[in-house]
Amino acid sequence: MKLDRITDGELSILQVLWQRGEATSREITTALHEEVTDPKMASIQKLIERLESKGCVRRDRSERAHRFRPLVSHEQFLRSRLQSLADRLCEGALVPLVTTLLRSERLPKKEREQLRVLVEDLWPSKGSSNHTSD
Amino acid sequence: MKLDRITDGELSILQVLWQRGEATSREITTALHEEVTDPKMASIQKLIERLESKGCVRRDRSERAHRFRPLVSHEQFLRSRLQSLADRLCEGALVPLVTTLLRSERLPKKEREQLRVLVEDLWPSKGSSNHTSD
DNA sequence: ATAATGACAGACATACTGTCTGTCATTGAA
DNA sequence: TTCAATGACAGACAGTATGTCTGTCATTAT
Repeated sequence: MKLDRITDGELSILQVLWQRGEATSREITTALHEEVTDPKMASIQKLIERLESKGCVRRDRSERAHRFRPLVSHEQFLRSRLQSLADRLCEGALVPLVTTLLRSERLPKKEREQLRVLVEDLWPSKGSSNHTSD
Repeated sequence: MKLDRITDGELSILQVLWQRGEATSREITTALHEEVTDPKMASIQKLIERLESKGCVRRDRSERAHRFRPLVSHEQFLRSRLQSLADRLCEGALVPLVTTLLRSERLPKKEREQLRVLVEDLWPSKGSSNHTSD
């Protein structure tokens, strides 16, 4: 599965598939364009075709209008991109990457709180249980 | 400053500048290639030129061999890339991005622990303070 | 003076990317 | 059956990106 070279256009299609679980080329075209024309249908199909050749999409040919499903999850994809970033900029380690993220700029208070809640949910072993207080 | 469209070749040059603080085109070429030839020098200069036009590099012409310095820091660059990822995959919010990362099961236990320590360092609001036990 | 060096402009081959045209087979309606 | 609509598919296409290379010029050191 080649997640490296997914283009923006291809990603748009994956987004639709992630959102719907599965779709036909017409449904994807409808989701991404105001008007559905023959050229636009063909463009979408070309992008799907390339996604398929990259192993990111499965094609179900049982009906006339093929149905497509994602073979990579949103989370998988995000992780792959994060790992690529880490490989190129942090010698492959994800921790320095997040460190940079968390340290560099003060996050909005709301996001801070969300993160803190998240961390406590993941590691609740520290004597506190009421993470609704500030 | 256009950080979006930095190519891999341009990034290689930035890496050298981040590492050294400043460098001439010859120094960069030496750092990136086994052998320094005229074409390779020219290629490096072309990449520098493009980096300059994107506002990522400053050129000091006071000497014959110009000296180049990065105008964007490693951290700035990393953050920009992370934000791009968030914009495309997490509706612009960085928290879901970190959430995905932290929840991922493939994250080695050691890295999880490092992250937990980091978060507690940043937000030690809760009763625990003994994260030096590792 | 001469050679070496570096900046610079420009050409270039290659690949990528999204779009579009045209052809064919299948389907459903008249 | 005949016809129009639909969708899959192959291929062409323009525009762009990207790294490389050639050639020219000015400056510097020998």
